[in-house]
Amino acid sequence: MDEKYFPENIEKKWQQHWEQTKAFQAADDDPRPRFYCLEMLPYPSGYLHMGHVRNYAIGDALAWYKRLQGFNVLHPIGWDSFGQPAEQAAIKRGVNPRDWTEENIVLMRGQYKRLGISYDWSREIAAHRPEYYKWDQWFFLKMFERGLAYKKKSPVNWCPNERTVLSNEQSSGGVCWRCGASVEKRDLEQWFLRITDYAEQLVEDMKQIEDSWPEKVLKRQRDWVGRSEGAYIDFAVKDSDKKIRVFTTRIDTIFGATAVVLSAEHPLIDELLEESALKNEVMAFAAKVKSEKAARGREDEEEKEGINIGVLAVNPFSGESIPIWVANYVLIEYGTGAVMSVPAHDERDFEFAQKYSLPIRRVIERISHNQESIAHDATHEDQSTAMPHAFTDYGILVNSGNWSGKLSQDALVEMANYAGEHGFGQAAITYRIRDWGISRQRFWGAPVPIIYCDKCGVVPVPEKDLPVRLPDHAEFTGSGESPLAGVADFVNTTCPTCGGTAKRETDTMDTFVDSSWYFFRYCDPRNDSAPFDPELAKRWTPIDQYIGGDSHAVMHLIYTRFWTKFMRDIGLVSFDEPVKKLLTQGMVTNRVEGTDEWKAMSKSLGNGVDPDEMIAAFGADAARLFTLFAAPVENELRWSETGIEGAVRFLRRVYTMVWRWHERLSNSASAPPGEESSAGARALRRKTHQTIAKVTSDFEGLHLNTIVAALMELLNELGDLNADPGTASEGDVFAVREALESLVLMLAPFSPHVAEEIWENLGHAGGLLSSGRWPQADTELARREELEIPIQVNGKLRSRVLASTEVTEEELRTAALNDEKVRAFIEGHEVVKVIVVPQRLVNVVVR
RNA sequence: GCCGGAGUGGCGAAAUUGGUAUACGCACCAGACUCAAAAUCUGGCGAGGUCAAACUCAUGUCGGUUCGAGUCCGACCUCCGGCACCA
Repeated sequence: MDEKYFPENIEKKWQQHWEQTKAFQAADDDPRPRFYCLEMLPYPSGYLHMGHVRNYAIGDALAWYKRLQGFNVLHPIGWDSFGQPAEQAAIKRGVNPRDWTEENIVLMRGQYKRLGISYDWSREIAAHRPEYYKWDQWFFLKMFERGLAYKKKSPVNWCPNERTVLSNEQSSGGVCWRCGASVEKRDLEQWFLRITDYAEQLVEDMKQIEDSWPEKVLKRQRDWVGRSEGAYIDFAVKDSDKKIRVFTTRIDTIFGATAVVLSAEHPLIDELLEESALKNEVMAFAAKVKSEKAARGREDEEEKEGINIGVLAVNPFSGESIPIWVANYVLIEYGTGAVMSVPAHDERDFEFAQKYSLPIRRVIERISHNQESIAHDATHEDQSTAMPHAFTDYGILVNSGNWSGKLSQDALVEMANYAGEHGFGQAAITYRIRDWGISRQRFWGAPVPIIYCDKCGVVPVPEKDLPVRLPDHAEFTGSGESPLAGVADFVNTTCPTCGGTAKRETDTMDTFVDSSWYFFRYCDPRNDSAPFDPELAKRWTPIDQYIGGDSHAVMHLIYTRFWTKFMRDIGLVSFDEPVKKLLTQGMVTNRVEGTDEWKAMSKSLGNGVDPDEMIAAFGADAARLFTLFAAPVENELRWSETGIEGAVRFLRRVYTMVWRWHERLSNSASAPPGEESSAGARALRRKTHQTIAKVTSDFEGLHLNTIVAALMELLNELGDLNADPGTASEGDVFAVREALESLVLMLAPFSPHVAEEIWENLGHAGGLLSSGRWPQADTELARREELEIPIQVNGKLRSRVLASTEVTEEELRTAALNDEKVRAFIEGHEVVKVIVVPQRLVNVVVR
């Protein structure tokens, strides 16, 4: 053991040791209970940033903790290695995306090893290798067989900057998830996966995880799926056999409908206009709305515009004829693309009605305890001038024929049933989520395994022909067309069905396909006859703890839930939810130079911190310790150079403490001595066992910052013992040994290298994992010998008394009342009562 | 606009079921060691008040419940995040 703490030597030594002994390899046949700890799959950009470091430090702390507790821990790593940056490098610098990616993997693997993250490298996977993407294609075929993968032409999100299509999830908020550019709409033929078939389950199954996933992620998913209960209602077109179906969540307001409003893209418009005098105007209007929509990026809501098409519809409840309009505020994507307009009870309809002076008819009144006021309000036939804005609450129905007097809540159910019974509608549930568009006009992705044959049409590649391999070279023009389209050897093929000439699909799959199921592959990473063996998946999954940023709340985390449900439906797994517990860690920020702003580290802001530089300057152990100590894991973490120095200081103090004692410890018995121990030794043992209890319980909630604080307190207590190793009694030595060994075991999840080094120097050979085990708290030893009981007078702290742990309530009461300081406060007052909380405090209430 | 989350020292943050507010660290101040500095060690560190103490005031604001509120209830303010015509 060196006298001084040299992190560089220690870290190299133990990283080699772990590698040579394959310390972190998880065995499939290990009989101990498993724990699957996973951090989100990284993209191999070539360099780690501090956000990664934080992510892996958290995961590794948990993995170590569980290992020391005796679990068989699976902690794997791999590469989300398809995707945009490699392709950009190819376009801009002419490099081969495969070479570029492989080089980056080598660089990053080195960084992980220098950080000392305890991965099972034998299970490493990479999405861009044919052994992996073969199974992306296999899953695609399984979905295609079941009608869950389909192709259609539709307006899709187009990123003008990256020249490719994005899914709805990737263009949430109208901007590209990667580059932030405003997305446009384009009509393209695209492959979709029917995630909408699973919409109900995606909401319903949240019940299984609602206590173990962050509420903000669940909320965003709930909003994204956008389940809404309501009813379809058919409005007959007057003097025609056509019908317009609308969706409403407020069927109780239907007597207030003063128009039916269609989206400009509604398919029925053409038919309705066949004989209309207004045909040209309406068509011109619809075209204008469409072009505005296509051009619209993130801009604010447009002013509502519409046009009356001069055809009437019949309200099936009231029999009333009302005009049909086309307007820009009705979305074709949602519901039926048509709505009933109820200005009195919907803000948007209200605004629209005001602009075009449509009637506003009130049919819901606020429920008042004063029945007369309802009756009074209800007598006002036309209240348009009386309503400053729409009344959107539930209430009581008025001016609604036989339904008047009903409560909204009841009417919603009864009116939908009535519509069903009379054949003009039904109760219905709609969802906001759309199918997942997975086609990408890219080279660097898994090719969609489809062949187009002039004779046979769309033909799936037979399973035996998988993988459809990417060619080695392609021309990267950045034109927006898939580079694969220019590779004749790839495109031209023969039809698997008829053997005739045929062409391959040239789009590749969204990289989120790769990451939707990768953690199952870790269970069986070299399987070449199936994506994974279901038995091995059963052995390891679902993931016990998943850790990553919340930026994937409605991308990766919703896709992977969908994928898992599909895998369940084809018999590969037997559960509904892939992730038992989810932690979304906070961002790592740094001050932007010359400002007071803290922002996520980035190259463009110049506030990035290079993990390798931190390791070189302070050591991986200190860097990791600081990121876990400085803030709760889910909070923003503000980077601080002086903070990391504090972490080094702590590790050095631990090291020095061991240096002081290790010789004496190696010459002393490790059993507790029979002799009476000193007060200092008893205090140290008490602190040791209190710390073990606190650390163990804090680990369960991943309160890592307070664990580090507790370890620091324990070290401070060790310093307070103030015993000389040369002359200390056997009792003191035993207390020191117990404290140090416990401290080291509990430090291992945070700073494993120095923990290993110390463990060895405390006389344990073979490394922490083989001989170590998590320390056990002894509640007897943790108990205080004497209590300091605060005494309050009227709720204000006035004094403290010392008492034994066995003190009775009556004794405490007497001690409080006789306390000198307390007496000064109660003199001249009447003691009304004395509240004694056993073991905690006394409050004397005086008047 | 709607929906979430959060407001505690100079800073990051602690605080079982309501029960000693500010643990731990950073920064800062003083002392020891040193020719000196760094490192290290020791002590101090919410505000006011005092030689020192007593004491008073402090967990965004105002009110409420309670013997007792950072914690529970109500109203409001501010900040951050998400969604944004979803019928």
